[in-house]
Amino acid sequence: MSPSSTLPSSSPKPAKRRSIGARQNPEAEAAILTAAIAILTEKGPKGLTMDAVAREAKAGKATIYRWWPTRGALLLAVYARIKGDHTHADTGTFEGDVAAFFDYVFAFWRGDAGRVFALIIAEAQSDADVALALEAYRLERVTAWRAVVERAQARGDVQASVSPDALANTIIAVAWYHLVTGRLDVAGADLAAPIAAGCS
Amino acid sequence: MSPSSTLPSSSPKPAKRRSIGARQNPEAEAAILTAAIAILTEKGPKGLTMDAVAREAKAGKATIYRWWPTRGALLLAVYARIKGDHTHADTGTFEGDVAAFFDYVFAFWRGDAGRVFALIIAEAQSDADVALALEAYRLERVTAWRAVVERAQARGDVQASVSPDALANTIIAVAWYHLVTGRLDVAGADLAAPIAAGCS
Amino acid sequence: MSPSSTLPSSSPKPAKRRSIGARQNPEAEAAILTAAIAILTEKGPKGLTMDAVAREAKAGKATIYRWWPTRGALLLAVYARIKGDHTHADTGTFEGDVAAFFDYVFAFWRGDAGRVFALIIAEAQSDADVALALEAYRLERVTAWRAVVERAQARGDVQASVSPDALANTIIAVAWYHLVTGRLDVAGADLAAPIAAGCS
Amino acid sequence: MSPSSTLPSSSPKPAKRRSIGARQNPEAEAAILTAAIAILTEKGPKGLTMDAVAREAKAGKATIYRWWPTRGALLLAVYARIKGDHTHADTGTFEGDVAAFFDYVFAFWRGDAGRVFALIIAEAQSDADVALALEAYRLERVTAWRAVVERAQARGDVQASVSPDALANTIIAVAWYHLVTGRLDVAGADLAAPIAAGCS
DNA sequence: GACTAACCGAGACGGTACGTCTGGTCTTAAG
DNA sequence: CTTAAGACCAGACGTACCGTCTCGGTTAGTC
Repeated sequence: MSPSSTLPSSSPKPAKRRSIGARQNPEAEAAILTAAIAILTEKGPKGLTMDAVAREAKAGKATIYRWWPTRGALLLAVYARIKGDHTHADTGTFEGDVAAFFDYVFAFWRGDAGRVFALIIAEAQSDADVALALEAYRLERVTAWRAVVERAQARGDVQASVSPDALANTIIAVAWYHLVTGRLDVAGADLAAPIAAGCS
Repeated sequence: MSPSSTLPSSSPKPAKRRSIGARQNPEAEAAILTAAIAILTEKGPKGLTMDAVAREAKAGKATIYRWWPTRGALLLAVYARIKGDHTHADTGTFEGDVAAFFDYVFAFWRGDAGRVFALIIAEAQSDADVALALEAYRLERVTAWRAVVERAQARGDVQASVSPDALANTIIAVAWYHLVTGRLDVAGADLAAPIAAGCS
Repeated sequence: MSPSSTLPSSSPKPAKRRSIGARQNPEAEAAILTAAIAILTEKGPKGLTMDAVAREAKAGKATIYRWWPTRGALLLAVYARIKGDHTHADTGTFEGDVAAFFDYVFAFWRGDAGRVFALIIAEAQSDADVALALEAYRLERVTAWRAVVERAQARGDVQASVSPDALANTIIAVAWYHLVTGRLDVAGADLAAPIAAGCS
Repeated sequence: MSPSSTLPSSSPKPAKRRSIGARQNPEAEAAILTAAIAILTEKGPKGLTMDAVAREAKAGKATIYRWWPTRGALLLAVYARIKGDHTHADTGTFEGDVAAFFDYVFAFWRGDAGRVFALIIAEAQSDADVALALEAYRLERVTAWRAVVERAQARGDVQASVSPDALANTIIAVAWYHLVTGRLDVAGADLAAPIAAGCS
């Protein structure tokens, strides 16, 4: 998935959307998630209310609450929809891998995705369910990075004494930090250098 | 200020608090900030509403809005009240300094302060004013850390090629990351090691 | 039909009720009307919603709407089910006939039937269809009473100058009035006296 | 108060209505009651929702619920506002008094007042508070009629053996009956005749 | 000493989002 | 064609919070 792509663009037919029987209507789900992104882009985080999403999506509020009982759950669904499956590229050097990651993820976050993910982090501070989901996602990313670190250690690029988990967390920490402080226009190489520098 | 201290304990006299003339009543300010912390502790972030603070503090809502026009401003005031002036200790080694910092700040954050600061970060994602204040605070912390890094570089503890700013930001990033993911029960030494390891 | 009987008691078999082909399933109708009465008894008028009836009767909402398109229609069906065919007894005197009627109808209404009929009157104030049905029922009752009045006039029990319709309506009015004001524990004789007193 | 008058007509200035301090704003009350009548006239009973009243009155829903916690309470307030203080005229004969009453009350009810009072009776069937208020109002009317009956008995117009209360209730019953069945275009004399006929 | 100005607690105001419930319509899968 | 099931849109429900406002009262500083 390209980092720049976010929305598959809304469907051009405003034909009334009805139930399709006693099961979830995928069109309704799509309309709701699409509406959530659209509102986030146009009105900002404060405008992203359940009422506004229902209005924009021409959906009943009950339909939203049926599938995503909280604002946090909706945010998670939106992020799951727009995020792609990132596989860490192998640039040959650990520093290169880290730099490439920062470049990729910052480019991705510069679109709607960053606003969504930042809101998820924010929501996690007051919603235990979102915190749980965020923690699961974080562990998944740590695991992915651990593999990269171990590959670099096997290659001799990173000292064996360094804890792969700690290093992975440091990288993710720097990425999140730039997201929540709104500084995504940084060159990945500049951030990768101090992290990788002494590990060699 | 000790990291563990958070509340000056609520005053035992519910005696009616009136105006003291055409200037701010310090008692009112104290009551409001104290009430905000109390609510945060008892009801959590979701319960921290302006109405609740006014009720708890026995203050008029207008009084709150007069001095802190937004929820974010109130949070910032609360944090300013409970945070102490931390000066980075000189442990002799850079890694030691970093470890000591993590231990200090995590201990501090384990009380109410961590909840407050995490909420400030969260609020900054949707409130530009809070984002601005947070950015100012961040730059202040970066400046403080830059001095420590440069001291370490002068001492030969950190390679001269490393950007002091980048290293300072990395340290802060790791601290915030542990705050927002609710993992403040980590030994500072474990986090300091991979950061400082290769910088030497 | 005995005035005291109201519910045929709910069926003891929760065995799944399915379609019986291309025609109305009488079991479904019975289950729905029975459920409506049960809800009315347990939850009161406010709890008598189409959703609740469907749940209680284990019926699809569409099934209810197919046969009774409005809440009023359902109420009318329920009342039609529980009301018996009352024939005005001939006690020998007009006053006796009126007293017997009050005693009978108040006893009948003291069960669920009264609540149902009172709700029909209430619903008629905002539902034209129910108002129409109620008017038809009222005219039927007036007709029945007119015969009694004329019988009394023939007998010389009631003066010929009295309008049979007006007198019939007065009797019905008093009955409804006691129903909607929740005063069904009155002796019919006490009400009959002033009505019949001067008509002789 | 003339039977035909219902609304003092809405004020011509749509100037924003604000709080007037920590006490009820009479303008807000007036706007809400006026709006309720307007909606009842235009949209009918089904359209009379709390949301619609708030919209029409440009009032917050909380303001409505603060003073009238239920739909029934609002209806009672509306009726209290439009009903006048009727004093039973002394026409010289009891039958004349009764006929005059019917003519007066039916004329009064032919406006908005009838719809409101019919709704109050309807609401009383499912709202105990309204039922209580209606009962209090009914007793007040019975008391007023009792005086008229006793006056007629003193005059020899009505037999002393007739229970004043029972007779009063009969008259009120006939009035309510015509209201809830939508038959207010009847000559009072026609109704008064059979009631008064035999009492003499 | 009178007057102004700004403060204080209190709480009503218009507005709006919350999460739930109900009303009616529709489709499915089974019979 | 009917049935149970239940998703769908729409929107009312009653509650809570927002930020503004007015009130009646207090006190400090100015005239």
